[in-house]
Amino acid sequence: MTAPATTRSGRRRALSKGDRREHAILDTARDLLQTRSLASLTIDELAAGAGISRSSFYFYFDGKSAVLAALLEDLASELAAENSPWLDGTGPDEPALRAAISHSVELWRTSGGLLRQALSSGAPEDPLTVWRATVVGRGIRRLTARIERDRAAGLSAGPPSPESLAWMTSAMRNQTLAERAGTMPDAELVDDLVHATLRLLYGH
Amino acid sequence: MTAPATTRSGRRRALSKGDRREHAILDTARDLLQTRSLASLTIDELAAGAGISRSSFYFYFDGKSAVLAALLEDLASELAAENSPWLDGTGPDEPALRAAISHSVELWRTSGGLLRQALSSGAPEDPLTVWRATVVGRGIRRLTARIERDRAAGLSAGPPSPESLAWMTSAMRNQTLAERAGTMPDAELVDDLVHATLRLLYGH
DNA sequence: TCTATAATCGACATCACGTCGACTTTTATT
DNA sequence: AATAAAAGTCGACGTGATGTCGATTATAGA
Repeated sequence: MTAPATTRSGRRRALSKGDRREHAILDTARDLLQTRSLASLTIDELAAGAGISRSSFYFYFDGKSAVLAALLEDLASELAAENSPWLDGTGPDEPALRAAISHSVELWRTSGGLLRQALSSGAPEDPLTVWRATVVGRGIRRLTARIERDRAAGLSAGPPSPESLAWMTSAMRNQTLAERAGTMPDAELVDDLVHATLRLLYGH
Repeated sequence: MTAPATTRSGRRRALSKGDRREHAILDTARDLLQTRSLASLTIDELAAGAGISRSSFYFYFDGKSAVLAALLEDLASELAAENSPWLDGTGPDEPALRAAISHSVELWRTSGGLLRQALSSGAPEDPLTVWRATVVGRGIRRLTARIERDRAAGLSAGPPSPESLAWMTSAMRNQTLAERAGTMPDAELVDDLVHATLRLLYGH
């Protein structure tokens, strides 16, 4: 078992010392990424922040983006959970939508730095690109199913196919969050996104 | 005048030899960016493609992203021009909208590589970030004005403020183009974007 | 022809990356 | 408590890309 997994490398038991260091790396990364871009920050900084040497860093992660990927792992489950009431429902259930979007805005306010990096990934083999593809993809699949349910119940109608509509709705939400979160009051942003989403899905 | 401008460096008169080389760099860059990411490609390649040495490259451009910025400069005017009939009009003028979006999709089909890079820029000081901010910003300002015109004429109504609606509409269009152009037939993509835009702006 | 400026290049210094092998610490085992 | 295996650490090395400098050669205009 020489080839390291995507995020970690050695270590069998899941306990102290090494784990503390891993957390330290994660913490300094989360901290640094609040204000700086992933590309701009160096492995040396991450290592130094965790109190180890640069080469020791590679014992824990395969590279910078592996660290970010690990950080995002946590956010993924939060995001999915927060959206469930809305995604699993049917029809223009505004309260559920509003709750889902509220949570998203909140998450972007606290972890916008991380999420922004993930949205603008680069190489296709990069851990981040993979993360983004799977997480966003999951959301789109669930939204597609929701739209199909609505259509079957006569609550909305095409032309945009359910899949296309789901893509566009997701694109609108994510990109708007990336561009606008932090530049305007959260409450307004939530309101605007709720209205826009309902218009896209139901023509208001 | 030692400090070079954003895109070029030396040279007073605007004529041959140096200009041919500049074009050669631009051409190879446009070519390479069709398939590869800006980050992945090296200044050496750009220089080699233009038949000059790496250090000579710096006589023409300040770096990789300055080249991309120059390339995008051209696209900006195209984009603005193609959208004018729609942006300068009023009301749910579907043919004008369809024409504008058609052109955008076409542009993304031929220059998607370039545009994708521009959308996912990084550092705030980077020429690309500047380009994106100004170009997208211009479009949003014009769309905002259009929405205000519509509202004044009673053709549509809030809650989303004209500015917010413009941001969200633009986010939806750009992100959808970035993610979906090339993965589905152009005609369908145009249709879907037209419908989605009309829903966002007029509630269909 | 002569001269200022355009254009070119090689050499250098820097910086970040990833790997390797040797070394030290921790942990489990009898 | 002794010891062996695994976890963890580090410095040194090689590599590849970046940007700058000074010296040198081509080019165009008076």
